[in-house]
Amino acid sequence: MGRRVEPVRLAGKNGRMRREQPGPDALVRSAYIAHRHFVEGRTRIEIAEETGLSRFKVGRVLDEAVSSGLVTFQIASPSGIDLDLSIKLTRAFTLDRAVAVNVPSEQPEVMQQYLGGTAADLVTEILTDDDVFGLTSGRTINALARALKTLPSCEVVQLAGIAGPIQETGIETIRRVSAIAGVRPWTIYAPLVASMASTAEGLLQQPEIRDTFAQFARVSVAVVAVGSWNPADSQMMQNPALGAEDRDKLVARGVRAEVGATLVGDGGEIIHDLDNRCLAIPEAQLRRIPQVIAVAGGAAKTEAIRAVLASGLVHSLVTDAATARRLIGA
Amino acid sequence: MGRRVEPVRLAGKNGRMRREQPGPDALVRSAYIAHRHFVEGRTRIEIAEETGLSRFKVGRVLDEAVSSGLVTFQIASPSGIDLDLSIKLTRAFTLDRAVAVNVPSEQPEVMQQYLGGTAADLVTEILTDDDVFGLTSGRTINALARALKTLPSCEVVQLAGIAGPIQETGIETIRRVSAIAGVRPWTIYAPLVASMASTAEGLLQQPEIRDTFAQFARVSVAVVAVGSWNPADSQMMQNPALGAEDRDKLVARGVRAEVGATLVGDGGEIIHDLDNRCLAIPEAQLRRIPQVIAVAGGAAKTEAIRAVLASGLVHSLVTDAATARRLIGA
DNA sequence: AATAATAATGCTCATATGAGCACACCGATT
DNA sequence: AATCGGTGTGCTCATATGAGCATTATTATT
Repeated sequence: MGRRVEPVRLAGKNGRMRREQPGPDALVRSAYIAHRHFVEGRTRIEIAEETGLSRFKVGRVLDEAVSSGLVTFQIASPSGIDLDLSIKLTRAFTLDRAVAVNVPSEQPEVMQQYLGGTAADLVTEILTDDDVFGLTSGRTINALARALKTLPSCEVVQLAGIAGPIQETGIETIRRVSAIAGVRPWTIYAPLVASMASTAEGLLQQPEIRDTFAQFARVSVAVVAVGSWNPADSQMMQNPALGAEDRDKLVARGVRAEVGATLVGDGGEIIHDLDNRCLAIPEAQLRRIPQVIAVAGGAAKTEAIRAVLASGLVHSLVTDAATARRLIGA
Repeated sequence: MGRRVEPVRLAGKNGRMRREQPGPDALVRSAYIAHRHFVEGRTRIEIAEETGLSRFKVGRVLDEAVSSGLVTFQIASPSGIDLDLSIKLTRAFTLDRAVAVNVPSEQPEVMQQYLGGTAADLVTEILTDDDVFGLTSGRTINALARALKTLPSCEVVQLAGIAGPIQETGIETIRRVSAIAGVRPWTIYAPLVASMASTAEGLLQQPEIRDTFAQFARVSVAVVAVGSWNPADSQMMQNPALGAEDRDKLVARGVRAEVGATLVGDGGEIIHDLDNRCLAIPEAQLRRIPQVIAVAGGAAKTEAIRAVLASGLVHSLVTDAATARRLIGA
């Protein structure tokens, strides 16, 4: 083969080629070299010996092929994760981890199914025997529990009281998770919000609840839901113990989102007005957990998520691709 | 620790996985590393420092990302050249160059337009002032001439007499090319085939024709058309000087294709029966040209092209993508 | 519990690669 | 002619990388 293995002229007309497009020969030659290197894994030196070019020339052809866009790198996930968005999200908010999940529909149930499933995969992946796993309650967290198949035998701690109706977000979430882990769960048999501070104080005296609260300091990995107060998409907010008056007052105070029972304003500031009526991990202890993963998605929650990310309460995020785009882009 | 019998352990202490599918975290992490390396061009060591991994680990993640298909290399041409096919074609027939052109239609005129255009780009690219450029005639070569915009000032030599009707494949092809090169052309004012050997011999005595024939030895780059004799798609074959009797006899002899006036059989063997009635570069001299580029395409010519490639008469090929696929046998 | 089998990690050292430089070449300009 | 600027080339040398190996961590088996 190699009939002309002499110094190749990539430029036509004795190098009189200016900023023109490469001709067919240069194109095919570049493509061949790129294929040989990137796809077949040959070294530049091997290609140089084959083609009779210098290794420097091969390197330059390769660089040019990449920078001109002749060669592009496609990073595509076989699973339903948008890797590119995930990376952008990680960077945009300086997160430990971010996962943007492709969901087939924006319907809440479908969304919860997918986010919960992915979050389940995520915690299955990162939890170890030595971890202490904390969870809040909520529909998405419930979907997570249902999607869990296996888990290391780590302890499981409920981080917050029950936010919504019992049948939806029951204690069974924690029970299921701890059953999979094969350990006894630390539960909180109480509502997330009490009507009066005195009630909350009373509940906190209960031995079981105190025991659970005592575990908060040991939690190493937590998964938390995010509720939106404006627009309203939060089980905590809809809790009957919270009167319309309280709600309005808090929204007027700038509450945009909640994590557990920690209320977050638009800029990420924490609003403590309701603290003494809540049964959940306090902000200070939440911040001490090394890895807090928020799981939330949907258009309505976009700004709530943004607020939570600004608060620095969470280190990681699992959300849907559309919401990821909204968070990053416009 | 943990003496209890666990169900199924998927993850080890440090989140290590067995031969399971990577979880979302590993996936995003790999994607991030791959992005940083391939797209952003960071070295493995830089990425190692950023991420806290060892450079070996980064290398392994990268290898795994490539071999698992997470990262794919896409080599796509902005122009109408199918680079992948071109490479396969080059390899399958051990060619110097091969270009597979995407054509919007299989119609002969459209095909000629595209092949001629690409061939024009190709010769514009590879010719230098010191080359001597040889051409046969034919409709595709004519399209090449029309598509030519610039050319080094190299000499232009007509390699074969006129194959078809004057109006279609006239001498003007050569005239146009040489005009662009800015030099005097070496022409052959004569038909490709004569009715009788004596006529051909007589024409060969003509000073102008002898002068042109004398240039054959100097030709360094040639572009040739390919005609198909079975199925019939060749202007030479349809030349009136070739009687039906001659045609049938030659086809019966196994002629499958022609290059200039060199007849080629199925296995690539040369059939010399008609040599003494033709006015064209002889096989021996054609073989001495360092770079002979065949330009031909279309379903009907597939087997003719295959025969010509087998003959070793040409070093390079410009064809349409569909024909390239047929030739490769994919 | 002990031990084998397996997998993952980081090391050494030889090799491959990149950055910058000097040179050659071409075309344009004085 | 002479010179200049631009471009393409291959060199040197410091750095990055790969192959193979020893070590450790983890899982499976006795």
